[in-house]
Amino acid sequence: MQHPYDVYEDKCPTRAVLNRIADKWSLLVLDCLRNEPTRFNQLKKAIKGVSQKVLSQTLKKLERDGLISREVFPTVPVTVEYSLTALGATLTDAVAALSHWAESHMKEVQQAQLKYDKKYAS
Amino acid sequence: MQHPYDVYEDKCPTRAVLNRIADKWSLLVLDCLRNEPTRFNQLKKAIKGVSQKVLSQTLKKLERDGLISREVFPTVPVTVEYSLTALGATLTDAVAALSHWAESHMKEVQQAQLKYDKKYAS
DNA sequence: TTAATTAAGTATCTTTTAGATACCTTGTAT
DNA sequence: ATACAAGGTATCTAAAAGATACTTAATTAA
Repeated sequence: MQHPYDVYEDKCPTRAVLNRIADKWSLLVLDCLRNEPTRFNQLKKAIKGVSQKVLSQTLKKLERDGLISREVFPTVPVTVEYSLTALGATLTDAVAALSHWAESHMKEVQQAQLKYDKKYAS
Repeated sequence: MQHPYDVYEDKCPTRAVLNRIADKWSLLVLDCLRNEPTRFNQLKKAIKGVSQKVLSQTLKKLERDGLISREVFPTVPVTVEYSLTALGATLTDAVAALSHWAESHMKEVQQAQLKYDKKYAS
């Protein structure tokens, strides 16, 4: 077999990885870093509505999984730049596809929601 | 502009949609339905580790968003079949790409985790 | 005739996770 | 002395996930 992994298996480590990358904040971070290295506060500003805590956690997990790297510059105040690793770069197309799908199919989703809510109106 | 939506905006409805599709269980369900309509308990069996409650909630949300449809057959006991809608089918490639990425890059992720944990060992 | 079984769920309770807010540190400019 | 900036942590609350038990209604097995 090509690889021994299967996301349908409960205990397979790919489950944890899928859980990491199939996450709203992770996707937005990876998409942000697609073009250029970005600082913490730039990310926080670009990804509207993310709290510092969740952004910080998300970045740590992505770094641990080897998808992004963190570089500290001894400026004053210190600046910290996040960028995609080579591994992370292999994921950007898939990530962009999801964001793009959401944007380009929003209308159809909203119509479906209206229809559903009318059908099951209490 | 092509469409007025932007996932980077906090209040944009695409955020909610991204949150729905960028979800471990949603991705696995959509991937399962890629080939053929599937019954509730078949999904539960295929997607190892999902609880009935979470599966039920996930299916309802996907149905509300128009990505899957639910058909009840008056057998005894009743059977319920879920299948992809046309809209859902436009998402399957993107979904499969994420699952496939997790499986094919698992080794690199694990190596990165080892390296990270050694670096930041307490 | 009283279980036991099946499909497709709901109800309930506990544990995680997310979200909001406040606070910390270090150096520099006012 | 005070305020600000960057890049976070700490703390508390609210929402979501996960585990487990229960439900319904017909059907077969004991």
